[in-house]
Amino acid sequence: MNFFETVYTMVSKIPRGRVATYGQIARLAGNPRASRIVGCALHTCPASSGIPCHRVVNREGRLAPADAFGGPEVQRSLLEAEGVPVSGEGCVDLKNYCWDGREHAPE
DNA sequence: AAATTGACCACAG
DNA sequence: CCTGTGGCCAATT
Repeated sequence: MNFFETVYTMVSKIPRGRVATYGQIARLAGNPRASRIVGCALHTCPASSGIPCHRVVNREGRLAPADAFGGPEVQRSLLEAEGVPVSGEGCVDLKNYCWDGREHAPE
């Protein structure tokens, strides 16, 4: 299993109405330092794989730059549609909506 | 085919 | 406390 596939699996396992950080995904994937790979994986964004990139935010709980998705507004709409309130700056309440990562119980 | 960059994070000074 | 470097894997040029 390549890191990429693991990242996709983790992101796909994020419960609805919750968000996860790159670092968290990387950590669960087995490489706490490979957070960049998570970003790279989502950048390629193989939507065909059903990857909810909008549920993945950076360490600050902030959404990706405008270069991704085609507009952070889209991401904000998706998050709000999932039940995650987003600030006007595109910030998510990580203290309340950060995915615990224990629901799928990794090894 | 090789080198550099990249939606980032964590540790050290 | 804040700044700087290291590091991971894949994609892009």
